Formats: sequence, structure tokens, C-alpha cells
Amino acid sequence: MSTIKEIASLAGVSRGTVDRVLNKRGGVHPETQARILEIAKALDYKPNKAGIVLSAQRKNLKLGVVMFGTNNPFFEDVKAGLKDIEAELSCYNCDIYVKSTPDFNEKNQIEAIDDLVNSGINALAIAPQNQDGVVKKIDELAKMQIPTITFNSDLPTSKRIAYVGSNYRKSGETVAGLMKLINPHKNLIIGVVGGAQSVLCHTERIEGFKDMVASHDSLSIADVVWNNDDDVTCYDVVLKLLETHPEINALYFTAGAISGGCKAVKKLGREKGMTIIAHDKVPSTVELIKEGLIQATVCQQPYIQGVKPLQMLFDYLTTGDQPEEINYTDIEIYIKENI
Amino acid sequence: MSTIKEIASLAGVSRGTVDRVLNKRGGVHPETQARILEIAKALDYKPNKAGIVLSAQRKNLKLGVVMFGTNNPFFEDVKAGLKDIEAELSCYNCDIYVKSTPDFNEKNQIEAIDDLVNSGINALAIAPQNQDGVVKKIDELAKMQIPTITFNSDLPTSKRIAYVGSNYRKSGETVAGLMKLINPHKNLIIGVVGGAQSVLCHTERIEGFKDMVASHDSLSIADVVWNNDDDVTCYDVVLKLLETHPEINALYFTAGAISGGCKAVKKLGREKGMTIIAHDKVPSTVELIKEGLIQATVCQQPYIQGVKPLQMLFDYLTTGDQPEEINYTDIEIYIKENI
DNA sequence: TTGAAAGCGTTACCAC
DNA sequence: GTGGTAACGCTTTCAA
Repeated sequence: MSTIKEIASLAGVSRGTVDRVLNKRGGVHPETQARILEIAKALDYKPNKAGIVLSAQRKNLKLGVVMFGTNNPFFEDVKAGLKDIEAELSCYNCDIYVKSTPDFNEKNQIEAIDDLVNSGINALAIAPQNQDGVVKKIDELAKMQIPTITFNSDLPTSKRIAYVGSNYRKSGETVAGLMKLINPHKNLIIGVVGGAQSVLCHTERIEGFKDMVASHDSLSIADVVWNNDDDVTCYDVVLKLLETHPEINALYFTAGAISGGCKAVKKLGREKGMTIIAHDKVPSTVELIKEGLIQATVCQQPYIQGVKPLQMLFDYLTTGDQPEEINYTDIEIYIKENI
Repeated sequence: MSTIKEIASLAGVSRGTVDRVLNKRGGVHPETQARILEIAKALDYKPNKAGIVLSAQRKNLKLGVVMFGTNNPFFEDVKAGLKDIEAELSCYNCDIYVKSTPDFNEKNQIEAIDDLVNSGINALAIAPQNQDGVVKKIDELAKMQIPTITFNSDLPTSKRIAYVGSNYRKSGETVAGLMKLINPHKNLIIGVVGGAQSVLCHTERIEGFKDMVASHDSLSIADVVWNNDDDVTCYDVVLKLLETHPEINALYFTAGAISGGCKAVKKLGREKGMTIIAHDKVPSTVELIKEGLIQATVCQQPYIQGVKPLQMLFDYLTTGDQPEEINYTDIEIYIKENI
């Protein structure tokens, strides 16, 4: 285990000079620089994280978190992750500021970001809305040397340094594969219930799902309807969907408000022979799986989505090492027995 | 963020005294002790991990790892985890020593442990064989103040401080649930192919599976055979199993050597209408899933089994905080689409 | 362009 | 019983 001190003494310079070279702060004679780099390589120098972190504590780093879906139960697990990482980072003199917005109003999310910037955050983790203004804001922060990591939903065109979350297309494909697996010899006429057309992840899931449906003769989609993540709306649209399409024998809920839709299924007595697959593991969905009405739910590791972005930002700010750009969470399948 | 220094100055004592109290080293006047504890509580003192680790580096901690299954491809992912955590801990001046044994010979595993103890390890992570001698050895280490964490397979009667790995009973239940889900209206006559009767996890999976089968009228078990985790043996026993039981329409592989068994299925042309479920995600299994012969595989987060025990031991030795006793890894279901 | 020194929080050791 | 001090590895600031 080589240290800066060691390199310094071998190179016949002070620790400060080695630090300047290793961290590219400039202002070092090219020859000394070359010598130092050579020695560092020869010793396979790896900076000591404890030392770095201890030293970084004097900065009192502040990390900001912005999310949509204040009242969306999905985010409860994300928040549990946030809480844990907050406790962990708090003992490194690093503070976390969280803001969440209830709706998908662009202005509100941007305002939340601005608020955090004003309170002096050094980096931002955001579950972003898929809107141009948000992209622009992230790019603005990048110019101010405030790095951003997106989570849950990505904005690939922005200057965010990384993304942590699901590969939604693949998770839609997984649902289709699961439906086929559960019904190997049955023609499936599927009703798809989305959340909101403005939310990228829901539409991407449906794209992946459609692709997969297209490649299986026995699968077909009757209709796609939207519930705005609202239980009452969901009850209504599913009721109408099932009445209009008596041939439907499978339902795919791509978003929240699943229990409302399931009530409609029960109301019409259409449970029998109905295959239902949902996403995420909110309490009401767990109940419906235990009950047997929903056969499976496909999840996206929400807890990790809370923890990892902040961990990566903290590491980036302290040790300086660049995070992986795309960090897909696992696509987890839960059925009655392993939920 | 309160520090020892702060507490010391408030209590009117030195940092050394505070350290003695907080870490229960004894030799402090009861009154001073009480005063210090009170202040620490009032300030909600949380030790600073970076400081602790930095200080602990002088000890040059050594962690030992012992595993069975040297040539078992399942352990490749475990080893990947080990490699990553080794890199992480190496920059804290902490070294990892790994020993793995090819067979299930009790003496070999105990010898491996002894070797590591002789090279001065401060703690042990072990994927233990289910044998009395190993239990005794772990208890011996405990007396020598060398803490042990079991992973992959537990020894609940030993003095190990924690376990990281699968809930095997539940994972067997999950397989049964999955079989039922895939075949909602079909009577399933299942052939069960275990690894070795001496390996606890395989037998536990089968117990869980049997429980679940018993509670579903449409599921039944034709026979249970053993393959010793060997491909050639597996080919033979499955061949015989399928010939003896022409009514078998489902196979459950509870252990390794799955590809050998699948060859037998193909040889006899019994693929059609056969439901096959396996465990773990070794390359040959992935191939068979993509091919469609195996419908699903139920996994146990091997990477985490490599990382977490060492992380927990390092934390335990440095910060001193007690790990959770039982750390079940997730039961993950993989099908063609999400593998 | 470089060096010296202080500081981050904890622990260990020696002295009293 | 207690205090003082050095040490862990790194960054930062001031001075030269």
C-alpha cells in the first residue's frame, strides 16, 4: 500500500507537490511531474479513501435530491434508501436536502432545483420529469460545476453524468414474456393500462411490451388506456375497457393505481381465467398478489435507486472517480411465493 | 456532527478518556464516565467512520475466506464479488486470504481454516460444509476472538456472528409456485433432481418444494434422484428417471450439473410439454433458458454473497458494530426476457 | 514552482 | 485514572 508520503520521499519532493501532480492541479515543473507519475505508476499507487474522506469533511458537502410523485407509494422504498444513505453520509459531515413535488408541473420541479442550488448544494440527484426545461436546468448546473445524476427516469440528452434506474423497455419485454410463459397454449387478448402518456418510463415499457407481443402469434393487444396514476380513474377506464372488450383475458398495468383497476375486474366478475401482471411492489399490489388476483409483479429495485445516486455523487465529489454512465437496476419478478 | 474532541472539552477531560468510555476499555472513574456518556447522548454522538478506518489501518487487518466448490461455476459470481471487495478493502490496508476446497471432505475444510488462522487472520468468512467438525472449529475461533460469518450455507448451531445467503426453503417454495403458475390447469408430475444429500441447502430447497406441492392438488412428485453435482451422473440419472416415469412432465433441478440432465431430456425427445426449472445463473443454464428448454431459473444473488460477509467483518472489526444475524439474499426469478 | 504545516476524527502508547 | 502526543493519508493554505 503506497502513500503520497512514500512517493514524495522517493521523488525527493514534498507531499504537496505529489498531490498537485496526482490531482492535476497544475503548476508543477514538467520534469518533476513526469518523475512523480512514473513512481506512482511503479508503486501502483491507489489513493486511500479514508484519508480523502476525512480531509473532505472540512468542506461540509451538501447533496440535493429532487423527485416527482410526492404521494406515489412507489417512492416509499426510494425514500427508505435515501434515509439510510443520509445516515451513512451524515457521519462524513455531508448533508442531504430532499425536495419532492406532487404533480408533473415543469415549473415546480425547476423551482425545487433552484431552491436547492440557492442553499448551496454541491451536486444533485433527480428523478426528473421528461421536460425540456428540466434538461436545460441540468445543463445549467453542469456549467456551474454542479454534477447531476438522474434516477428512476433518465434524461439522456442532458449533461447528467450518470443514470440509475430501470431499463424500461426490457422490463416491458419481461412482462410479455411472463404472460406467454404463464399461458403457453392460450391466445391472450391483452388490455394495457398505462399511467400517463407524458411519463417516459410508462411509454417505454409499453414499447418493449408491444415489440414482444408482435413476435408471439398467441399474444395480441386489445387496447391501451390511461389512468393518470389515479385509482378512481383507473376503476372507470378498466370498467369501460372490459365492457367494450369482453374478449380480454389479460391485463397489463404499466404504472400505479392498480388496485382501482382490480376492483373493476372484480365488479364485473371477470377474475376467472384473467392473467394480470403489474409493476412495482406497493402494499396494495402485494395484497392482490397474495390474494391471487394478480399473478406477478415486475420490480425495479427502488431502494437502490434511493441509495446509489447519492453514494456515487459523494464518491465523485470526494475521490473524484467518474461513475458508470448507465446503471440499470435489476428487473425482479415477484410471485406469491417470493414476495 | 459531534466529535470526541468536542465531548472531551465539554466534559473537561482529554480525548483519551472519552475514547476509553465510548469503547468500554475500562479504567475510568464512574463519575467521569457517567458525565461523558451523558454528554455523548445529549450531542447524539456518532463515531466518524473515516476517522476510525484511518486509525485502524495501522493494524493491517487480515480477513480469511474459505469456500467449498472450487470448480463449481456457481461460485464464479461469488468470486467476482470477492475480487471487488478485496480491491475496496485493500486501500484500507486490509488484506484478504482465500482458500477453496474441491470436494466435501471435512478435514480439508478444517485444514484450510487452520492455515488461515496460522497466517494471522482477524476474522473469517466461510461457505461451510454441514459437518460437526466445522461447527466445532468455528466455535474454537470464536474463543480466540476471531469472529466468523457464514455465507451461502448457514451453520445456525455454531457461534458464527451472522449468515449471508439464501432462504433455501423459501426458494424451493418459489419454484413450486412458479411451476403452478406456468401450468394453471395441468396436472404436473414432477421429477426432482437434487445435488447431494449431504448438502443442507439442496435438501432444504426440496423440503420447501415438497411443502408447496402438498398444498396444490395438481402438483405431485414422481421421484427424487441425486446427481452429485456431476454432469455425467446427471445425464444417467435423468435418463433413467424419465424412462422409469413416462408420466413425468416437469423437472426441478435443485443444484448444479443441469446441462447433463437436459441432454437426457433431449436424447429421449421429451422436451415437448416439459416444464423445467433450475437454480442459479451459470452460463450453461443461461444458454438453455435462451434456447427455451428451461423456462425459468431461481437465483440467490451470488455476487452479494461474495461482497457482504467481508464488508460486515471489516465494519465489525473497525467500527465494532454488530451485524444483523440473518441476512437473506433476494430470491430472483429469471426468464428468457430478463436474464 | 515548491515546501512546510495544519487540520480532518480516531486510536494507541507512554507518562504521570 | 487521566492527559498528552503521535500516528493513520490526504488536502489546503501560506510562505518562500
